[in-house]
Amino acid sequence: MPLRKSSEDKLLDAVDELVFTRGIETTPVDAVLARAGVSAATLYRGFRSKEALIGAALERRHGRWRQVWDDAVDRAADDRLRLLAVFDALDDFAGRPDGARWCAFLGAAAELADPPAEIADALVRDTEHMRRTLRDLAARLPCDDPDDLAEAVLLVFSGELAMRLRDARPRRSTTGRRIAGTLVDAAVAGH
Amino acid sequence: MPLRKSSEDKLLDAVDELVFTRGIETTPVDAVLARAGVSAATLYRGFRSKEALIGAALERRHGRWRQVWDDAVDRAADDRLRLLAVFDALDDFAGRPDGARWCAFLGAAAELADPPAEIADALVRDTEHMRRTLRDLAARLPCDDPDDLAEAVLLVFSGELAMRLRDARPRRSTTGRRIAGTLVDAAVAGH
DNA sequence: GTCTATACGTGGATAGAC
DNA sequence: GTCTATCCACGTATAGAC
Repeated sequence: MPLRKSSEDKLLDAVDELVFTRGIETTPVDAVLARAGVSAATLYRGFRSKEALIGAALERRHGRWRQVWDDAVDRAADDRLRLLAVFDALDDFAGRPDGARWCAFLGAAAELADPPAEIADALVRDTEHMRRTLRDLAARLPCDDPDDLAEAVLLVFSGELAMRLRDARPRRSTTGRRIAGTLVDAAVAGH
Repeated sequence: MPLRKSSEDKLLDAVDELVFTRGIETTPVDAVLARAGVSAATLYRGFRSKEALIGAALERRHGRWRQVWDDAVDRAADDRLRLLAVFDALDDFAGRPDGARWCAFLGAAAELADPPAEIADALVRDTEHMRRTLRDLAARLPCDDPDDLAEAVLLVFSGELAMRLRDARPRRSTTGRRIAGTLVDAAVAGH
C-alpha cells in the first residue's frame, strides 16, 4: 500500500469520479488529466488510448464490485437473504466516493453502440459474472427453476439501476429489493 | 397526409433511426443529414441546434409511444391485463422501424448528466406520464397500495429495457411481463 | 428554402525538452 | 517519467450564392 499513488492509479481514480458519472463521450481527456493532476503525455505513456484507460478503469471497478458483493453475501443470514444481498451490495457500492450515477457498465453499453474491444470485454465480463453468481445463489433455494429466478433478479437489479436515471435524487434499493423478495417467495412457495 | 415529406420530418425520421440506436454523442450531425438527404443549412433553418432537433424528435416519439401504449391497453381483456399491457406495447413499439436499441429517453438520460432544457423536458414528461398512467391502471385493481404496485411495474419495465443493453440480440418482454404478473397477483392476493 | 463552402472551436494524441 | 507545446482530425454551426 504505497503512500504516494502512481500516475496510473490517479488516472483510474479520475475516470471513476468523472467519466462514470458524467459520461464517456461528454468527458474530455483534459478533464480527466486535470482531476488526476497529470499531463497528457503521462496518460498515453501508461495507456494506448482514452478507451484503453476506460477499459482498465472498468476492470478495476468490476473487481471492487465483486468484493463489495461478496462481503454482502457473507453477511447474509440465510440462502434467501444471500440471493437478495445483491441489493445491499448496490447500496454499499453507491455510497462510496467512486459510486457512480447509475452503473458504469450499463452506462458504457448505453453510450457506445459497438464499443471498442477493451470496453466490450469488460461489459461482457460484468454481465456474465452477475448471471453466474445469481444462478449459484438461486440454486441453493428450493424452487423449480433457479436459472429463471436468477434471471428475474438480474432484471429487477438492472431496473433498480435504470430508475436512477428517471429521478435525479439519490435512491436506496428498497423497491427493487422488495420486488425481488416477492419473486423469491413466490418461486419457493410454488415449488 | 402529404406525399412528400418536409425536410423537418425527414430530419426527425433520421434522428429516430440513427441517434436513438447509435447514441446522441456518437452520431454526428453529418450522419443525420446524409440519412435525411438534406444539408446542414436546412437543419439549422428549422431547428436552433442539434439538441433542439433531438428534443423535437423525443417529443414526437413520446406521442407515438403513448399511442401504441393506449392501443395495447384498449386491446386488453381485463384490468389485470390492462396494467400489464405496457409490455405488449413495448414489443409493438420495438418492432417498428424506428424502434430503438433500448429506450431513447433513458438513453438520453444516460448519456447526458445534465441535459439541455429541450431534452430534459422531454425526459421528465416521459417518466411523469409513465408513472401517472401506471397509477391510474393500478388503481382499478383491488390491492392495498396501487401507487406502490405502479412503481414496481415501472421498475420492472425499466429493467426490461436495461436488459437490452446486456445482451445484444433482439428480445421480447416475456421475462418482465411474467415478473410483473407475479407482482400483481401477489398484491391482489394480499389484499 | 436549399445547396456549397467554410469558419471556428474542441478533442485526442504526439514530439521533443528536461 | 513527466512536462510544454503543438499537430491534426472532426464536429457544430454559419455565410453567401442560387
